[in-house]
Amino acid sequence: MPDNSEPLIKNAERYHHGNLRAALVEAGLAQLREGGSAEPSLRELARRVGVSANATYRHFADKEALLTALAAEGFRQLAAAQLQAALAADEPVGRFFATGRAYVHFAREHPALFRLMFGRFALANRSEELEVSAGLAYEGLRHGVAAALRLMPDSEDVTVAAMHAWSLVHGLSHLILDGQFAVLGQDEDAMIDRVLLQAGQFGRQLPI
Amino acid sequence: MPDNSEPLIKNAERYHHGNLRAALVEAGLAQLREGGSAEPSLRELARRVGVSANATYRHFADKEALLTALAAEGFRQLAAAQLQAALAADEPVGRFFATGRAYVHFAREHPALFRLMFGRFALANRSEELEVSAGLAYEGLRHGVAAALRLMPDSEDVTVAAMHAWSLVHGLSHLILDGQFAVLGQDEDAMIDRVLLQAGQFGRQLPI
DNA sequence: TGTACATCAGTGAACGCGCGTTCACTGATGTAC
DNA sequence: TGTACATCAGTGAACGCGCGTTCACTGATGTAC
Repeated sequence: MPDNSEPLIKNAERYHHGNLRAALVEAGLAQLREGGSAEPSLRELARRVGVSANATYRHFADKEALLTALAAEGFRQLAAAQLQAALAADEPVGRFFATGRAYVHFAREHPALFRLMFGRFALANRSEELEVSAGLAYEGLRHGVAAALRLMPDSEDVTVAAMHAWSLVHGLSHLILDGQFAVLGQDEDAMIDRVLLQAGQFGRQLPI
Repeated sequence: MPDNSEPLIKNAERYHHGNLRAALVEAGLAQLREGGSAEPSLRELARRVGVSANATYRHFADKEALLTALAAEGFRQLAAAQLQAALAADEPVGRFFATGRAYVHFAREHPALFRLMFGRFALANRSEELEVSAGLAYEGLRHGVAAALRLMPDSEDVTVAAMHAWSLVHGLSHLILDGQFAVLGQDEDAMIDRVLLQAGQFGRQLPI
């Protein structure tokens, strides 16, 4: 019969010693995966790792810093997923389309993380870590646009086209997470492709 | 010298009697306008109106119901703004574009309300009021698309085109609120138009 | 090899806070006869 | 016109909650000599 007054698993077995920071981020990702769309609490993550709430302050200045680290990890994973998708395609336009699909796919697979990322992202005081992670993803986007359009990567046309493409996948992701896409029927993947490819269908008739 | 133990303005002067419900929604809109992006608290809104927190329970089942009523009011205002914009233009394609601009404009003017609207919107258990308000806006969108494309309003092509346009303006709105559009320079309005009109520029070259 | 000391990562108890919600109530207003 | 009663919109105090954060601390590890 287990003794409830002591944890069954010692702390040292729960996470690599000296790596509580990483363990808390890991716990945050797990919490976001399981716990609905509510923002994880500092105490909850400490509980998950099996450590006192107080111990988190060794590694993060405050709760905000912890959540921002989580968001930064999200941007890193998003960039990785997009890179992988791009590498699987074999010419610039196809690669660009693949990264767009990967973006929407990522949002659908990690809805709570996606929301947290852009929740933190909105704040004026982003951490340096977050700035770097998000900047990486944005540079990848610009590069893809420039390659597909055969333009200089730092031209203003690329900026406009990048914002357009980003807006499209970003809005589609949000609306899907909000449940608005449910009306579109069973085969969501195919419908997503149709929505993204809209420009090819009606581009000459519709201004938007 | 005012007596702090009594409110300077009597409750009856703060809101039309028998209309505390509307006064609370009004206070919520004001709070969202002034108070940053944090979700208003029930007690805060009661305080604003000059009424005990408890009094809100005469008009709303709980906090959730109050916030949902706020979101519904937001959707009503959005639909009104879009209708007004459409009426100012004079042919179907131009009208459609005008409603898209109005959407982005609304988000920029009411950032916190916009976030709240789509925060509540995401929840599975929408109130009937919210459903009606949001449905109204969506039907307006479909109608605009159908008119611009000269298609039957309930065809699947209209659904796809509507989702595309909605995704575009929705994502652009969010990214602007998140501060990502700041890199695009001074004349935001002109840049927004360029991003929205992207399809006309590169539509034949880019799939997205 | 042993000793003295600094550093570091954690503990456990406690604090104050604002919150949503519930309780029993009060006083004004409307209605039936 | 007066009386009895029900209804309704509000009050004020209180509850319990989980939260982020702070405090003083402990015990293990590393280092200088």
